[in-house]
This record gives sequence, structure tokens and C-alpha cells, in this order.
Amino acid sequence: MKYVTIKDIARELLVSVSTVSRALNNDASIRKETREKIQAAAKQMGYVPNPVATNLKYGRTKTIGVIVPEMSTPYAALVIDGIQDICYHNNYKVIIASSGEDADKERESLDIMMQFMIDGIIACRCDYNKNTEFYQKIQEQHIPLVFYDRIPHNIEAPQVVVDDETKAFFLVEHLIRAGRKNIAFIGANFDTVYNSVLRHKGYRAALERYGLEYNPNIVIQTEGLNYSDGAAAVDKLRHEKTDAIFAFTDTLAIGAMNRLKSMGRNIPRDVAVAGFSGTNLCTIVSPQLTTVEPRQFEMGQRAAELIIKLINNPSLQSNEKVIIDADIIYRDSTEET
Amino acid sequence: MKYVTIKDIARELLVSVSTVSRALNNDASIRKETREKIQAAAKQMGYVPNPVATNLKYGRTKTIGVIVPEMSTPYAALVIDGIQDICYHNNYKVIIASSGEDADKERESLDIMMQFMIDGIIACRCDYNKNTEFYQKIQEQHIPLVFYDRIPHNIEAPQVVVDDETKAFFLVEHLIRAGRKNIAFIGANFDTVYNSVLRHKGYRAALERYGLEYNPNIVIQTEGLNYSDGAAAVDKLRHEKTDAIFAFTDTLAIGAMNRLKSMGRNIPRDVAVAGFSGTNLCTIVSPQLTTVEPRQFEMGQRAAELIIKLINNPSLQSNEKVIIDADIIYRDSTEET
DNA sequence: ATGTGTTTTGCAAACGTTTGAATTTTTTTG
DNA sequence: CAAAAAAATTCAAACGTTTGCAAAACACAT
Repeated sequence: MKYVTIKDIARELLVSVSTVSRALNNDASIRKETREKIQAAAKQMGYVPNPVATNLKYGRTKTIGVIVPEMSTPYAALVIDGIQDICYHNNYKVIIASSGEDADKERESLDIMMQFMIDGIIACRCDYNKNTEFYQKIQEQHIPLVFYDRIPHNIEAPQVVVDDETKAFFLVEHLIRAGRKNIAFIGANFDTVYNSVLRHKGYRAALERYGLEYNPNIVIQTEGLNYSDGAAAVDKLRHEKTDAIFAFTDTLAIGAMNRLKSMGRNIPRDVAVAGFSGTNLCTIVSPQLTTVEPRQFEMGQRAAELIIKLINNPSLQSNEKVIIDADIIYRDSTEET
Repeated sequence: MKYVTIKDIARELLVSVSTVSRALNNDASIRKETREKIQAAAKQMGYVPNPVATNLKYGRTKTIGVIVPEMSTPYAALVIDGIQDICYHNNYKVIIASSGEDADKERESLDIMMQFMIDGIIACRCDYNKNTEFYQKIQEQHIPLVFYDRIPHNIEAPQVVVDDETKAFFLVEHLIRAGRKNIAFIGANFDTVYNSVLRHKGYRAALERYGLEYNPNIVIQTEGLNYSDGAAAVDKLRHEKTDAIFAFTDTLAIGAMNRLKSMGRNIPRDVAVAGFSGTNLCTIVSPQLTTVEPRQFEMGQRAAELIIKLINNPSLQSNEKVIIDADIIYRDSTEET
């Protein structure tokens, strides 16, 4: 593909390239007539400015890299949508990589992005104890870096997150008020996903607040975050008295729910189940799943706005922390008994 | 972020930039010693080649644009994964835009990508009767263009697709053999999604082959492709005798299934349900859903390989058509009565 | 006409690479 | 030891922009 350049226009109109450049950028020093003549010609000739040339000139790529832990839930899709919404409107390209909850893959993707010289990174770490030095190196190079969703925990950085602890508290409170006494927590590994620690904290606080005993036997940490991990967690609970489950994500909740059902237990009568994520998957399972629904699209938007702000403001050393609101959606899976 | 350049290395080592350039590119005309010295210095100084400079030089962006109709199913995620797998290994950036099944949005995204001067486009059209001229314009500009999944139908272009007709035939055959006599087809609009036309063709062929009467009253074209559209289709079937449903996608199938359940109909006893897409969503609903599962990751890979081939071979005017295999996965939703 | 001031345009360098051609250095040869 | 050949290095232009500064064009007063 051969594109029309500023030079072509200059040659055509017998003016200099600088004049064309200025005219197209509406520079005040160009005579109105000339400007209009040039802009008309540009349009007519199908000129489109070559972004790589200007990027070279300005020493940037107008690209931001996004690392997500997974890409196959509507949750991820919505966040990405939000990011792209802001970025495309600000003329930034977005490149996405999924780590698949694998820290090595995450690291590898970061490496690729660094080679692309992206102007900034929006990341959702899969494991808060991994790749820390790498992210620090990125920070030292003064490449803008924003985290979202997963709490970075052991690294100071701007971030866009949900108030896990509070939301978990309210959700568990809801279960308690619905008459549940033995509420299990199916969480992600505490050494991997810090949000899990926080939701557990909220969970425990709610129990305490309502005078329910905390039973470590019904607090499970899963291997991964797939449906099968939810199911596996249920197996571990097999011999424990349980009348409700609060799962770390919708995926875990759905995995758990289906296992419970196949064991012949009725939901919500025998066991209430609640998740966290607020994807529309909650509405396609039966019974429909109660969940905490962060404003995912907005989360993406905020993260994108933040990174763009940091890119345009290299001096700004802020570690701004944006809290995204989340709604608790009550559905059949936690109906009162 | 200030990066180390070839010039910095040149200055440091008191050689010319061309020597550095050639040394780093392993040019044979550079003395071994010099080359090694330069490469060592480059590494030590943390040099990373500036892709925007080389891209400018070569008149390309090393970016390929992907247009998907939706991004919130595991289907899309897997295809994208496949695309990225190939592209990142070939040093191409991938930028993705979702049209949300809206032709205007699709067009808008294409516009943005054109402004980014991507080297090629991989697209899944949301409506084969919309934006045709626009895609033709892209072809006229000789920008490599590959379609996947949705049949482009009224435009000649390289594509990576599934044999819809045949696969639909076999799936419906399976329903018939399981004893179903009144098999409904819930398809996407025939004027919008050509695959729907083809699957309908396969559906009809299977009926014919087994001597079942074709009943147009139980062939529904939906508005959109969401769960709600599946449910709405079931409502339209309300007064028809139906003991099986073949839905155009898993999403439609799940929407239909849930509506049937809420109407008190048992699946598969009263109505068998089958979908098409092969996402893992089929396994989280109950009963688990029979479906046709195209090799999604592979589909993405093939599409990416094709586009890269075309980029590297501008002369190649091929309209290669790659057929991706698909497996029929039999699950509880279509068990024999 | 001449000079002054303003407006408009052009020159040339720069961003970080690559690469054909020219130049320098080294090696080989008679 | 000089000349020729080969090898290694450098020069300079190019990719498509932007932009400080110089130059040209014009307006107006004298």
C-alpha cells in the first residue's frame, strides 16, 4: 500500500512541505487561502497522516499495552471494552495480552510489550508475589504503569480497584440475614491473589459482626480459578456442615454450584451460593447466581484515563488509587430458606 | 522514557552508526571483533531497537487489526488467542476492535484502523450485506484482508471458515437418530449472517435425507445473537409442536434452553437442544449442551498465518479459503428419549 | 523609491533506522 | 615495496513528519 504523503501534496501545489504541514495542523501563520487550498487538496488526494512518522518525531508509539489474567469471561471483555473506548478516542492503539493466570506468560508478554516500546502499561497481575522486580524495573524506567482489579499489594503504583473487603462484608451479611449459619468461603490462593485475602477479611468480619463462629475448615483456597477449581473446592467441603458458599469469582461459584447439584443438593434450599464478578454468566445458570458486580466497563475507562494522564504528565509521580463501585445483585441462588 | 539508540552506541565506541547498524544486524561485511564489541556494548547499554524508526524506514506498522463481532464469549477469546499467538511470534502487534454486532460500529473501527495504517486486517463481518463497499475499498487499496468465521458471501476474499452446511447436517442427523421428529431451527437472520443460511441448508438437507417434513413454522430467524434472542425464539415456537431445537450458536441455544426450562419443559426429555460454537459455556449449564465445536484457536492461527503471508507477498492475489474442522460434541441436552 | 513592520512561506535539521556507494584500511601478490 | 585486490568502515540519503529560524512577500507610511 502506497500512501499519499505531505510531500506529494507539496509537489502538487508547488509549496514547501513545511507549509503543507502547518496548513494541515491549522497553524496560524498560514494564510487562510493557502490553508484551505492545501486542506482541500489533502482531502481530495486522500491524504492520511502517517502516524509512524509523527510518532518517531515525538519519540512515542501511541500504543498502550494491556495485560489481563484471562480473556474468556465477559468480565475481562468489558474491562477491555472500557479501556479501548477511552484509548481509541485519544488515538492510542491498544495491544492486549492474556497471561492465562501464568506468571511466566505474563512476564513474557511484558517483555514483548517493552520491545514494542509501548507508552504505558495497564496490568492485572495474576500473582502478586511474582514478577515484582520486573514491574519495579518498568517503574524505574519511568514507563507509566497502572494496575487494575487485582490488588498489586506489594508494589506502590496507581491502581483502579474494587473495595473487596467491604463488598464481601455486605454479601456475607446478606447470606447471614437470609438465615445461613455455616457459610463456606471458596477463595483464590491467599499467596497469589491478594483480593482473596481481602474478601476473606470481609467475610470474617461479617461473621464476627453477627456472632457466627469462624470455621477454618470451610475456608478453602483453590488451585486456580476455573470451573473445575470450584467443583474441587466443593469436594473438599464434603464432610463439613455447610449451608452457604461465598465464592471468590462467578466462575468458582458456578463450578461449585454445578458440583453441588450433581451431588443432589438443592440450591438454594440446601446450600446458598454467591459469587463475585457480576458477569452475565450468572443469569444463564440455574438457579441464577447472586453476585457482586463491579462496574467493569468503567473500571477499564478509569484505568485508561489514568494511564493517559500519566503519559502526558511524566513528572506526575502520583500513586492515585481509584475505587470502582460495585453493586450486589441478589438472585435466586441465595433466596431465603 | 529515554531509550538508548544506535547513535549512543556509535558515539561510545567511536564508530559510525552504519557500522553499529550492520553489526547489530549481523551483516557479513563487519569484522567479527567489531561486531562482537558492538553487540556487547549494545547489550550492556540496554539497547533496544526502536521499532517505529524501522517501521518508518520500511513503510509499515507491523500492526494487524482484528475486527470481531463480539468479545465476550470464550469463542472470540480463543480465536483472538490464536491470532495473537502467531502474530506476536512474528513480531506483529495486534489491535482488536469489537463491533458488538453493529455494522456502523464495525465501520467506525475499520476507519480507526485505517488511520493507524495497519498492515493487514482480519475481520469477522457482523452483517454480510453491510459495509461491502468499504471492504472493497480496502481491497482496492491493496491492504491485505482476511475474513474468518462469518462467511463474507458477497465479496471475494481469502477466508478461514467452518463447513457450516455439513456440520449442521451431521448435528441434525444426530437429533433425528435420537428419535426427534419436530426439529426447530433457531437461526440468525438470513439476510445478515450467511452462516445461518448455510446451517439452515444443512438442517434442511438432513430432514430431507431422513424423510422428515420441513416445517417453516419452526424455522425462526432471531433479531440478535444474545441469550434473550434465544429465549424470544422459544416464545415464537410456543404453539408449535417441537421436540428438538438446533440453535445457530451456543448463546442462542442456552437462551432457548433456559426459557424452555422456565416454561416447565424438561430437557432433553421434552425437547432436545443443540448449539453451535463449542464454548465451555456448554458445560456450565444443565443439562450440558450438545454443540459443534470448531477448532477456534486454530482458526485464529490460520487467519493470522494467512494475513502475514499476504503482507509479505503483495503480489499474491490469492483468495485462499481455509476450512477449519469442527467436532460434534454430544452431551446430555440431546440424549435419546 | 525607500524603509519599516507584518505576514507568509521556505530551508534545513531532527527523530532512529537502513543501505547503496564511496572511502579507508588491511591483506595479498608480484 | 608498490600496486592491486579484498575487507572493513563511513558517508549520506532516505522514510514522513515537525519546527526554529531565515527569507521572501506584501502593506503601508514617508
